[in-house]
Amino acid sequence: MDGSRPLFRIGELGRRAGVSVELLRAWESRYGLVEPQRTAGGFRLYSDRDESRVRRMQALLRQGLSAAQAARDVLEEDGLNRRTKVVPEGLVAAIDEALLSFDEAGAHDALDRLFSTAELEVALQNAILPELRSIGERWATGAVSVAQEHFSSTLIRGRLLALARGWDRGRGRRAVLACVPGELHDIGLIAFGIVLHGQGWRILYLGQDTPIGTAVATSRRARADALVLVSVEARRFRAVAEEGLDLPRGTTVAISGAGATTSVAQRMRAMLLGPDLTAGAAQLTAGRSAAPRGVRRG
Amino acid sequence: MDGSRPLFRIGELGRRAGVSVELLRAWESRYGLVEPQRTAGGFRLYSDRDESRVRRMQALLRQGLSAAQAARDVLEEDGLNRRTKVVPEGLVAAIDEALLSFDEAGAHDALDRLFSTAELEVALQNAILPELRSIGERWATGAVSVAQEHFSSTLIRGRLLALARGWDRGRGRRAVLACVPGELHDIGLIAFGIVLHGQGWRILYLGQDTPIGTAVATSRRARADALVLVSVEARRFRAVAEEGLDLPRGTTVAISGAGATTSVAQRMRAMLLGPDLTAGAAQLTAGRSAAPRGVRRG
DNA sequence: AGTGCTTGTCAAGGGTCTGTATAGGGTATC
DNA sequence: GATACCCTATACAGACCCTTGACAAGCACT
Repeated sequence: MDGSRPLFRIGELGRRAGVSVELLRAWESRYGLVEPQRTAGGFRLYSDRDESRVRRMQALLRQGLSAAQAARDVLEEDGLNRRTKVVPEGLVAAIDEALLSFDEAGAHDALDRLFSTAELEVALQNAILPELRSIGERWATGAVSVAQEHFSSTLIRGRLLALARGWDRGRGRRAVLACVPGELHDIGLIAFGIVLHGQGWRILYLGQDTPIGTAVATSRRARADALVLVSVEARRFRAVAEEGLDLPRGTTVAISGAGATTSVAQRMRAMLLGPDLTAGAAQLTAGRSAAPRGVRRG
Repeated sequence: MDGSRPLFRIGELGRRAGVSVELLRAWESRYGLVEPQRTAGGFRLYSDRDESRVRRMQALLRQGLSAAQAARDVLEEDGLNRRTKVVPEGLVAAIDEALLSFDEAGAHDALDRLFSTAELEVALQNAILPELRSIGERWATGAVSVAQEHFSSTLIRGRLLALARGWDRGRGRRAVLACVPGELHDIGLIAFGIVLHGQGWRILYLGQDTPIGTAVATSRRARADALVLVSVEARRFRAVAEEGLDLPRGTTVAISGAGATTSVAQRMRAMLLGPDLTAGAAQLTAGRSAAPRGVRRG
């Protein structure tokens, strides 16, 4: 995480950079400008990287930017090159807090930070989806109101749909994505579509509560290589299995979501995709579940 | 949407360009010369592009142009501007065709053209909403499949949510927006929220199928000045009217959508908003309904 | 000369942003 | 255990910004 040995305390940083220690703490707590380690006793320990951020901050302030803006720019400059596989600590909590307090601007800011610091797939898998799941669970226990859940879903759905833009472009294989009838949880499916597109697929998205007949017809019409169905409840898949899916041999059916069980997958002769977005996308790309036999076009 | 990173506040722009902050605000409100973002607290944040527009404006003024003319010229030079009150012919048809043939890229392109040539409110009122209505009608007769309808709704919803971003910023009055229980048609409501924000309101959006209790509680908690409820079916409003809305006197209730009838509005003691987005927003802004008999509280 | 529009400026009343300060208490080191 | 340094939490003041509404000078046109 750190690169350089010499770590120093807040007074030393203040002296070097010519900034009061109070201000250093304020910049940290208000804008997250620096990320010092801590001693066992709780003292901040700064690295050279922190120092350079502070100096850059000062330069931008001299340029006339407001403190909030300057800090944002510093962080962006500093983090732009290194998008990580890790979600920064506290970021999910920040998103959660903003969402639950109906703080639209705060939520967008936190999401901006998320998407600018973590790889897209990591952000989706390790931040967005867990957060939504958590909200769903707390909603079930009454700790989160319907309004909070609705607000959060809409905001995140909007962000994901913006990321999704252009997901049908390209020349890869084509997947039709739909929630089975009665299923309204679409955000995981959108996230999956985004990841799948990242692996070269073209996405045709139908979304919430799609009748099976029209999903099948659309897959045929689009000559889809895969039809991905999701549901959080197994019984909805079973209802679909009853009907059967009349799809050409070239079209793989895959199911996912909490309702996608092994038994249901067998009954539907569908590929079972696990909860990991990237793994699921890879699985679909590879063809059959985990077994050989690639899906070729021919 | 905005490329340039460094953003500065109005005082800084005034200093850089040598223009009073009052004048900057006047140029913005009168001619739309600049389009600053806003902080969560409502402060304007200008980009380099805004600065160059201001400088160009000054140059044209020195040349002897009137302020209005100079601003027009600046916006025109800047390309992509001078949005009209008319939707270009054929554009709605192009959108329709792309949507119905699941052509995501084509639909986005057509929507880009729409939003870059027509004023936002005009685009929403005269293109997006009629198109969605038309799809809905053809769906009812079977001329449009569920898949086509789903695909179109999702794509347009994504675009509108992107436009909505930041609609809670600013310092104006606050409106809570929700579809009544059972109501899933949310796109008109999003469009209304966008227009309302354009008139200075801050939007707290709850969306589809919101239980009345939580909508009311959220309005209270947010100290909303207005609660806007929509439904395409009058019976859903009647169900709400039965329950009654326990809101403080300072909160106006407004209803809209195809289900919002005069009788239901009276029974709910709600302001009735017509189908015109801009007019509806103005009505809400004006306080008591302008045309048909003021709706008073208390 | 009168009327109406344009445009830069101003003020009131109030909110936001940000650097600084304080209280009460802990850590590090000799 | 003395001394210098650091911690969190909270408060605060001044600079800065917000909207609304108004006004007067300048101009065009009657």
